[in-house]
Amino acid sequence: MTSRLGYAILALLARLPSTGYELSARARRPLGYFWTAQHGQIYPELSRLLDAGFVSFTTSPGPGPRHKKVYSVTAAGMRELAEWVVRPPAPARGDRDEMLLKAYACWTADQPAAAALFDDQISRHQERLARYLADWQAVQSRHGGGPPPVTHPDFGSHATLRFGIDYERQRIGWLRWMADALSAEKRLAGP
Amino acid sequence: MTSRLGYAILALLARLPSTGYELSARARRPLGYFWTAQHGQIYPELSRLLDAGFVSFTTSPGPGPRHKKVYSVTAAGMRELAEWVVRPPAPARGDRDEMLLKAYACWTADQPAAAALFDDQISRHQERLARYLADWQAVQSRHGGGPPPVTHPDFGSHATLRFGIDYERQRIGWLRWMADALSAEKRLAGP
DNA sequence: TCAGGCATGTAAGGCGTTACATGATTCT
DNA sequence: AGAATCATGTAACGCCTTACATGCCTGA
Repeated sequence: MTSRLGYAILALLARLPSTGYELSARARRPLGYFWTAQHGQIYPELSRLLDAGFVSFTTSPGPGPRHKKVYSVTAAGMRELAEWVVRPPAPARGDRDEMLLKAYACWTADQPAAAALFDDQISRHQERLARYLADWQAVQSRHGGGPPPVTHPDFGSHATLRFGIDYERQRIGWLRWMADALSAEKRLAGP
Repeated sequence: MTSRLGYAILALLARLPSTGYELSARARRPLGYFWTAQHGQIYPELSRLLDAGFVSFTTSPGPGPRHKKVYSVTAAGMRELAEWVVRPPAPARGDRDEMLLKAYACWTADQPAAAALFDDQISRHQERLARYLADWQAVQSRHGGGPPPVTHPDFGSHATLRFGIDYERQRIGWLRWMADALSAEKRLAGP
């Protein structure tokens, strides 16, 4: 039994052995699209994974006052990860999406300002969508333009990016609809 | 300045004055679809909102050893809420979607078991979708079958439910695609 | 020479969940 | 008689973010 962060770390290390520092950098793209981890949390978790025997490390004389540790997943760690993947997750608790909370309360607010807020969010998500699409292309190009085989690490990236692309498109559509609805009323009340 | 939970509480109270106990019940439907709050967090937050002057309460002799407190939003609280709605949120950090993390690592797992897991999730999301659709219908029926005006509290429910419906449909599509991809490989490798 | 990247760790504090604690009323 | 619901509060614990602390190497 490990925390969810532990499995995120195992999933990263299963692809490529890394130092704690590298993990915090790698936990931005593409894992960071749906999971984050700062180094302040990674180092303690790595030592817990070490105690559990799921990772091991080799030292090399790195920069700074301390030695550098390159971690990799042990056979027991791989087994643990594979079993966790297949275990059904606890039903997700509230997702805490701040824009949804704002939408829930938007009837209390100034309408043009709210319309502007939702409209403004669109560009942010378009940027994200563009990033996902670029990564998606990059992954596919490594496999002759098609999807990677399901036993290849790239399949994980492919699958999560596919979700991200659909999600951002859906969200952009919703944001547009919100912005429209909040400015449409204005027009009807006009001269 | 209040925490995000504070605004969630203000958004609920702006619709209907409630006790802390009622708030924790109301924070399930429909706000709980995207935001949760247990009473263990609500009572301390209510006293903070009280100190800030955003809510007030009237006591009535309730059951149990303590008196019952019905909270409502003050004029200052409504102003605070309306301003917050229009304020752009800090860019969302990692969303911590456990199924995405499992998808990211699914290449390490047993494929038929993983396919079963993703397939199993579909029914959960279909249930959610059905609940959202029912609520959506209920909201619309209160406004002659059409969308509520943007100044009505129901517009908040309408907007968030619309998001939820699109989201669940998108997710069901993705889950199906995952389940297919994870079992298709099996067929190719078959006799 | 100074900024930024590499590299590892600890500590403080916020947010959130679960469990502890109390007790009246109502339904079975 | 016992369980469920209404009702309020506190405490312990876990997870996560941010800040503190150290120090080398490389490039501008």
